[in-house]
Amino acid sequence: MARNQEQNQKMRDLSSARISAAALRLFAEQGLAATKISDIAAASKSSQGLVYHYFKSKEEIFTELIQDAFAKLNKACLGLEAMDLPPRQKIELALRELINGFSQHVDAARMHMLIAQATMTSAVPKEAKAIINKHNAKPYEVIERIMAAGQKDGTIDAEHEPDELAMIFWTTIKGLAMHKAAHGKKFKAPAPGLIMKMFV
Amino acid sequence: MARNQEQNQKMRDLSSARISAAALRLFAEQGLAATKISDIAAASKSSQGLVYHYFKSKEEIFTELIQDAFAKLNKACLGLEAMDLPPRQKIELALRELINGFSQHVDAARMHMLIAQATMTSAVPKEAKAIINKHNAKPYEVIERIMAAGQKDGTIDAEHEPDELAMIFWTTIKGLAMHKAAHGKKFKAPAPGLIMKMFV
DNA sequence: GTCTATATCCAGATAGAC
DNA sequence: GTCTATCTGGATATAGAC
Repeated sequence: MARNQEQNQKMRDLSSARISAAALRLFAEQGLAATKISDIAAASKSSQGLVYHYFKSKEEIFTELIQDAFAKLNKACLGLEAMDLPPRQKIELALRELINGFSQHVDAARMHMLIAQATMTSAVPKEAKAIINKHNAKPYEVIERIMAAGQKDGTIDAEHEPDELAMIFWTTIKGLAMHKAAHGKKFKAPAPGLIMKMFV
Repeated sequence: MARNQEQNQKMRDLSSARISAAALRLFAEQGLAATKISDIAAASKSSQGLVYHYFKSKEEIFTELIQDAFAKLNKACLGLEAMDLPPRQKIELALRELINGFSQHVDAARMHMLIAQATMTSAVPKEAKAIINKHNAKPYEVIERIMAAGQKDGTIDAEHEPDELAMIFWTTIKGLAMHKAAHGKKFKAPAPGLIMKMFV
């Protein structure tokens, strides 16, 4: 989040929110470049002019969505880390929440897609790139710290380095988010316990 | 592959190959829509006109690359399945080969990216979509069959269904390919044994 | 605040010279 | 076979009415 009050106000506005939501879906499904302003207008049942009334450009919509996505993800990560729970249970909880999250709430999967897209491709506005560079490592670092703590108390496998475990944790999650995006309703969520086997 | 002789001949042509290679890199890095013909021309050190001399359209380049990517992937999968090796060792071999493949040969990671992209997004030419619909399930099915065989001989964990194991196998690989694409040289390949823990 | 109409620009694709 | 110059269409963005 981390936006100022006017912007928050604006976000709360119904039309603006409809446009953002439509844009999120379309960007996740087609990518930034393939999504036309006219698509966003149509999907949000508003005119093209209205889209430009709320946003300066297509890039601005994208950048705001990226900002929101990272804000939510970071908040969830730091919340997880602050919980009063043994490390291993934190990892289990995170896996459950993430997998349930994007199995049940489409927008959750879309956010992961957006982040994945924006991280991978060079074809994103430089403002978005800046946000990515600033925040992308954080989720990895949180999981890495939890993994390290788990190795210390003996509940997480110590054969591999914490950073390797964190990397495989997030790449697996992103791979699943992609699969969900590709298969939609037909997506059958894997048992969190299956993924957990890598870490114990 | 599965292309006729003239096309093969054409592909062998140096200019054409340069263009294809440049396009593969750009499509993988930026996606289809964000890649301009002028980018491809510049990256392949040829003129825009030459690109159109060899290809009818941007979509055609993309579609041919998708076709090649699936052909190579399918061939590798079927080759794996036909090997005279116990199931579990086939899985181990596949993981090693895949991870080494895209750690060492950038183009291998790019192909996975291309397939991932084309599978996820709806913004691809319909000819490419047709190829995807026809071939995308095959790698999953091959791995599923090997997993099932491994469960039968007791070397693969039988707690989860073979299709779930196959799904997590490929989503993990795709997640890693994305990570490689995002981090390039800085990518540190995970130990295949770490992923293998899910399956034993 | 929301729409329609329009200007501008840029990428895809073509024509034709060398 | 390769290039430069050009046409055309469509997407971004703006202007101004309601």
